[in-house]
Amino acid sequence: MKRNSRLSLALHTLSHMAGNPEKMRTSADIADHAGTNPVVVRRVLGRLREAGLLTSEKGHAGGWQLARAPEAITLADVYLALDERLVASDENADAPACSVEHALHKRVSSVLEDVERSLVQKLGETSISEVRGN
Amino acid sequence: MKRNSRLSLALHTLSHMAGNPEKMRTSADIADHAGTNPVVVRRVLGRLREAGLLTSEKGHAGGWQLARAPEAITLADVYLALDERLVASDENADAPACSVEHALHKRVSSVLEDVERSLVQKLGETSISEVRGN
DNA sequence: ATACACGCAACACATAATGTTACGTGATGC
DNA sequence: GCATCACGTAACATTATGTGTTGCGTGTAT
Repeated sequence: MKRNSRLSLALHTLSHMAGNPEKMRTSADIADHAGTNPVVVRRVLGRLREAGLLTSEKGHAGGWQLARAPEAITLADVYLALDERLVASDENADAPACSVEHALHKRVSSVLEDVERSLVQKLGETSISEVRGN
Repeated sequence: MKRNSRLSLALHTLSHMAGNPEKMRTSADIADHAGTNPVVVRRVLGRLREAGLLTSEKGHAGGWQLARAPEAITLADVYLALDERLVASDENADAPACSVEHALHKRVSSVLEDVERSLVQKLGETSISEVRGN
C-alpha cells in the first residue's frame, strides 16, 4: 500500500461492514479483502474502536462489528478517529524570533485551521452507508 | 521542520512577499526566515515558479519575486502547484479481484475526489494577501 | 483442554521528506 | 575579462513515517 492508506483502509472496511452490520468479521478476513496484514488491520481498527465506531470481541467467535448504525457514522468520524490532520500542521514548530514573522505564522496557522474545519464539515455530510451506495 | 512543511513554507514565503512585492529576495534570506536551507527553499519555490506564481532571476541581483499581484494568488493556486493531493489517494492501487470490492473501491475514490474538490474550492476563497492581513 | 481471535511489543523493510555539500550556469559590476 | 553572486541540479546522508512480519500473552467459546 502507500501513503494515506489508513483512511482508505478504514473507509473500505467500514463501508463493507455497513452492508451487513450484524456479521462478525475477523481481522484476517478483513486483511484478505484489503490485501494487507491482520496486524495492520487491528492497528487501524483499534483507533476506530477507541473513537467508539467499532467493537471488538476476543475469543473463539470474536471479531469486529460496527458500534452503531452505519447511517450514524460519518466520514468525519472516521477522519477524526484516525487523527490525521491533513492540512493543519507544524503547530509545534519553534516560534520565529521576529515578531512580524510570529504574527504571520499565527495567521497562516489560523487559515489552515479554518480550512481543516471546513474539510471536517464536508466529511461530516456523508455517512459510510452512503459511500456504499445505499 | 516536519511533515507537510512544503505547503507551510510556501504559504509563509508568499504571504511575506505579498507585503512588499517589488522586493527581490534570495533563497538564503528566505531560508533564514523559515529556519531551513536555501536548497530546500529553491526546491519548493521552483514548483511555484513552474506554476507561474513566482519568477526567479539568476546572477548578481537575482532572487525571487511574485509573478502577479498577491490578490490574484489564492491558496488553491499554491496547493495545486505543490501537487500534494491531501485526501484523494491510492488511485494506482491494484484493483481488487472481487467485483463487489472493485465497485466499493470506486465509490470510495469518488467520494474522496469529491472531498478533494471541495477542499480546493475552499482554498480558492482566500488569497495570500488576505493571509497576511491586508 | 483446545482452538481461535484480539492486544501488543519488537523488529525489519520501504518510502518520502528534509538537510547538506558540491558543482555548474547565468547575470551583474568592476 | 574576471570576480562575485544567486539560482539549478545532482548526489548523498539523515530522519521520520508507514507498513509488513513474527511472536507471545490474554480472553472466550466449544
